[in-house]
Amino acid sequence: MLDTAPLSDSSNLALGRLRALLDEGSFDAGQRLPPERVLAAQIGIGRRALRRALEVLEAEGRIWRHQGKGTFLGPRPVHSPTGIEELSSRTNPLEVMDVRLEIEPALARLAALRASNGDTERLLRIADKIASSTDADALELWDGALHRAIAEAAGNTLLLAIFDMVDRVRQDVGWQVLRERARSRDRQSAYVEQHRRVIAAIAQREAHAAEQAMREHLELVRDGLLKVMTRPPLNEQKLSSVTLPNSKDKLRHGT
Amino acid sequence: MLDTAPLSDSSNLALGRLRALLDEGSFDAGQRLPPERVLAAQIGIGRRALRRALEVLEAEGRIWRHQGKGTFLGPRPVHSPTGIEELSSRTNPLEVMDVRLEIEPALARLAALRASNGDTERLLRIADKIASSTDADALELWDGALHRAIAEAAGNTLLLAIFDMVDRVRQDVGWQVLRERARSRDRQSAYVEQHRRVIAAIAQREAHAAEQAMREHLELVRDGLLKVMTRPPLNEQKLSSVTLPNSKDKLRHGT
DNA sequence: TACGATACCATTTGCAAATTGGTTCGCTTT
DNA sequence: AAAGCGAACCAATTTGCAAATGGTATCGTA
Repeated sequence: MLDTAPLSDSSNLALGRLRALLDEGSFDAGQRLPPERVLAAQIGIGRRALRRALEVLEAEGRIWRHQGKGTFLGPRPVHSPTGIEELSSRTNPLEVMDVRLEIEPALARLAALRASNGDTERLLRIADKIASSTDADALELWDGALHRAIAEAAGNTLLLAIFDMVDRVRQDVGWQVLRERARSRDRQSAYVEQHRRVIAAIAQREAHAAEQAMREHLELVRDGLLKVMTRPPLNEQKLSSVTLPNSKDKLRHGT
Repeated sequence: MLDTAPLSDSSNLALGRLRALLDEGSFDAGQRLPPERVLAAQIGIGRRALRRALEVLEAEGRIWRHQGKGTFLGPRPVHSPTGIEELSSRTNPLEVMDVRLEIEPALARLAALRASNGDTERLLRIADKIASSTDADALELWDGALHRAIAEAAGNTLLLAIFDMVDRVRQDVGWQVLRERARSRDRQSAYVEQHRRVIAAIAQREAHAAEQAMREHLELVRDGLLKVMTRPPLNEQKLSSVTLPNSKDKLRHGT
């Protein structure tokens, strides 16, 4: 028990009354208590004293409060993250790459098994676009399009939704710098070749080969990401006047 | 071109005027057109004739309409499903099982690699609960708790979020019947034994064994589901309509 | 029969009001 | 002087309602 500043008299009174109310089960579990103003009047104390008592109960985990909603009994319900923003604030690039390494090889395998001819044609068209792209931005776009086209070709609605969710997290603010740095020029050729292999395997219905090719590709991407993360500074020094667009203004998207 | 019922005179007039408006670029792309009532007055025709013309344009993909929103130019924007309800209306139990077969073995493997001692203790405790459960409902609850505890033990926030998403879809209305039937009594013992194997492998840090055990478990669950789905009546004559599963056409859930 | 006009239904949007916890200020009481 | 009470105000949330808009049905008219 950590005795912090002791409560004043009337607050203690309120605390006792509240504990009595809670213990006697006057209110159902998970139920919302009356508004503070009402409750204070019922007990016969001021709102401030009541609030101090509620703070204690909240710290004890017996109640939880939220502005605009009310005061509720029981532990605060676990917040199942449904928003992308919140999710991406709780994860990190390495976790994302781990997930991609679990999901996307499976997607490639399924695509090899179930892709329609139209799907494969679309993949080949995107591959052409990638090969003929010079701009870094354009390449990034077509790369994303390729991965998603494979996910679509896999023909599983739920898996596609999962892929989109991971992709939104991946594209969320904060990691653009990393992604761009990870795309070092010398790796680009390797990426293109790996893409080619994945698409070829899918087109030829070689499920295992497609899965393996995608896994190798993502492992290379992950390694590139790791190298960048472990050496964040990347000082200019010798590369001062190199074309490097300095990652533009993509930083600071939000406030 | 499929000539359906030819439009009447004034509808054809409206169609011509509308095409002219769209072609001349009076409205920006993606812009909302004036309300039907206004547009009809501007052109000088009735609303019914206008609507017939709009139907044609919508079928051509040049516009799209939505009740309460308006009429918009261009192709209907792709709807990225974000709600569980919508997602579960677009998928089916087989897809969900396929996804679980991709995700959960990976979770078991990661759990074997990264579970804390507290995690394994928790798994064992849940296993006890399962073994000592007789009620079908209680068993269902503890089964879900076990799978989620494994997902938590894997220690990847994003993967856990994905697991929760799949789980919400799985628990969504409409499939309870299937799930309950799939839990035939004779399979229960097999399930318990498989759970035990998964937990043991995780506790002993045998990653590959944990992955394999989880895969075998889910495959058995999937097989049970398949058997139930291909024989929905359950009470009628033995196998009157044994039209082999033909697993491709997935039972239609949406309209 | 085709067309227009009107009315009504269903869905979406927008906004204002009410509710509620969070905070500050002034006054009274001890 | 410190504590408590009441009031007022702020911020977040919910609720209710009206307006806008596409969807549909009905009726009158040429």
